[in-house]
Amino acid sequence: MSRIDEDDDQKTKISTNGSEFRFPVSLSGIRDREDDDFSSGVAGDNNDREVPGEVDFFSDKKSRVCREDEDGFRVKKEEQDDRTDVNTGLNLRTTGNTKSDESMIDDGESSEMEDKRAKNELVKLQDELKKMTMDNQKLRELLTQVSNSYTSLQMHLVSLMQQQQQQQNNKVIEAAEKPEETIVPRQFIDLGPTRAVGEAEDVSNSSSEDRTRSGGSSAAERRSNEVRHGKRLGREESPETESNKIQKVNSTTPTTFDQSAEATMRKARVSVRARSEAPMISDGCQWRKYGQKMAKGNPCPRAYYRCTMATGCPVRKQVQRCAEDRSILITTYEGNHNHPLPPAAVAMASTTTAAANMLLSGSMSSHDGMMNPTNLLARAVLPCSTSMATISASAPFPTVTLDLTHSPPPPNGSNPSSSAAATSNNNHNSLMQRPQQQMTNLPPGMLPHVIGQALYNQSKFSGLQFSGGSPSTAAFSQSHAVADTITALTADPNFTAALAAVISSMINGSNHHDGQGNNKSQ
DNA sequence: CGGCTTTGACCCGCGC
DNA sequence: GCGCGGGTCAAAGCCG
Repeated sequence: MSRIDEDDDQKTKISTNGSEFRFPVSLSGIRDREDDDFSSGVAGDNNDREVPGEVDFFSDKKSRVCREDEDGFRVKKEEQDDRTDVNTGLNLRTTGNTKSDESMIDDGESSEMEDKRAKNELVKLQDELKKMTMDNQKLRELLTQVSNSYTSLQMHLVSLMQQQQQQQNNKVIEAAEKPEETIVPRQFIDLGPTRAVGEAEDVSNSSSEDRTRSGGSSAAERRSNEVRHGKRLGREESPETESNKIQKVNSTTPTTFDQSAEATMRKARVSVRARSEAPMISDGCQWRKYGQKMAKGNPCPRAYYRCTMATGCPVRKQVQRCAEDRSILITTYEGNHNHPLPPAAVAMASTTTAAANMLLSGSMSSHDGMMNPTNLLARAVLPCSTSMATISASAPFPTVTLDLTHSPPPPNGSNPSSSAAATSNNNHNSLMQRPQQQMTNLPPGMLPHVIGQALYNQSKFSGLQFSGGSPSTAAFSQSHAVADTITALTADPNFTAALAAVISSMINGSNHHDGQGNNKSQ
């Protein structure tokens, strides 16, 4: 006869004749016990401990009995003085408690009876363990099925929402009829044309009308690289500036897709349009102005800022007012922060990073359109109706514009963004000089959830799709890298909150001046 | 005094 | 080759 006991350090000990040994207990305690002594029938088969000839009961008065719930997991410890096993209901009487009883029974008969009793109990316990194990497996299978069904339902929902939004967008575009809009609206999901794997490194040149450039780096980038490694080297930049990193990546043959994807990430730009009377929107970061230029076609000067929260941070931003609506502030971010961000800055940083991921993943190749994370993301964004992301994947920099200039539309209200879209395009052309696609009228309250959920779902989906595949193909590696990036983004609990915070701050509070983030610019 | 802004100059790519 | 425009630099000045 043996008795299961458990102490506080998660060791299960089986005591016989006062001696005890321990083995670790995992979460699936049933299996452990099956694998160990319970499967052997008598808890005394291990070689490293004494095998008693006679099973004796315990001398200690109190013992803790392991109890398991229906799923087979241990749920409670309890102390019992009467040594009653809660599972079997058998009394595990000990010498300490039942001396008077023992004195009435002959030692030999007592031993035989106890032996039989112990064997019976062991059989019962084994049966219960088997049942519990089977139940556990069934529950796990059920859980897997439920999870799969949930995922597929979500995917289906996203797809349906995308179809709905496509219809709405078509109506909006037709109703807008802006003659000054020379840009042909493109569906977000069309931004990621299927391309050969070898072309993927030049993701910024996905548009056929791009200007001719050498290699995978833009002209400005090449210039920047030349500047830093040539005549202007060592002036102010740290050795590991953004451009240097880019050049390092570009100078070497991109054997892995992570490298090119990372380089492209730094090339990506995220432009945020927000109504603000303040000279700069408060994004929580510290910026130092390093230049100002009069941009062509815009009477308002363009200011150049560099992130100063950490030395060598490659993030830069341009701030310019919209030429046609000077209450709109256009902030263009470039690069990723290489330092921790304060909570106030996480919102914008997460948003811009997510937008950059949207763009970059969309401009990357994929062997399957539906597998393209951007497509999925777009299918999530578009559906919800309205506004917000303008994407431009053409040269010199792929750019996503987050248009936060519109008030939250009424649930069934008219589209307030048609005029703003034209403004956006014109201004953006003056700023970026590239075509883009406008997506409008996304209810702010809906965006964080939809994007975050879609990103997360898609990243999981892509992960499942590619994680088991051969890493030798660049497409798979790329897709996996994108999925990982998006996973990292969306796994961040700040992600959805970030979008919500940005939207609310842009729409409601963009007029409050540089209160946070020590933005002293201008 | 350190950090920031201002601003003219410089560099570069691109188009003509 | 030249001019234009975008982007950056850095000296000078300002500010707390």
